[in-house]
Amino acid sequence: MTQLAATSPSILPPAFFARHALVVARQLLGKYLVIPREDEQLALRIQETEAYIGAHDLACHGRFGVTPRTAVLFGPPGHWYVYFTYGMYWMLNTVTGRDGTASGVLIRGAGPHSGPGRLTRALAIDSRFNGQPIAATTGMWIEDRGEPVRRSRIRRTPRIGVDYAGHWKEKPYRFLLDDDCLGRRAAMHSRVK
DNA sequence: GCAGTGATCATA
DNA sequence: ATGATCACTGCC
Repeated sequence: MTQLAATSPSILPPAFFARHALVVARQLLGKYLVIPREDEQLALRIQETEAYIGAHDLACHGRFGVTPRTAVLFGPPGHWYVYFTYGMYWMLNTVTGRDGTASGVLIRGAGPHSGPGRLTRALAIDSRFNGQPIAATTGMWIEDRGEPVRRSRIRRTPRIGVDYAGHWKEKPYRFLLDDDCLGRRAAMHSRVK
């Protein structure tokens, strides 16, 4: 099993997130969500994201201004924004862009987990991460493991579950990575080399 | 197609 | 205090 990485894993710094949400959403594809688990740490390849680009984006939580819930989203980039919805599910987001703007990226799928509610349920992610830095000291971070993502592997669609957002519901702000040899596809076909 | 589930926010 | 809404999921 060759584990020879071209570059050593690097933890994404705050500067990574201090860019437009659309850039961050695209760039997060193929990165690894990492969480310590018992003796080992879990690293899941991010394969689906959505960008929410500011208070003017009628799909974005920030559209009603700063509230107790959205304060984190309006805050500095490089922090987790984790909120509870539908009485059951935690949504995992990164805060992006400039401090004072409501922009973020929802992580909708990583590793074998598809769907933002299933992802957080599987990883036991909840409010304890809300407002925390995206850093190793927090206990949940994102790594670049040096795997390039080909442009042709990326699909864009409108965002899910934002029918209330007027014309913003049609914006292609959802990003999906079609895995080639990693993850679900390989597992599903379970081919022998 | 639609029920479940409860925090959040506006309104009062 | 009340009521509508909701960046979802699972079952019909």
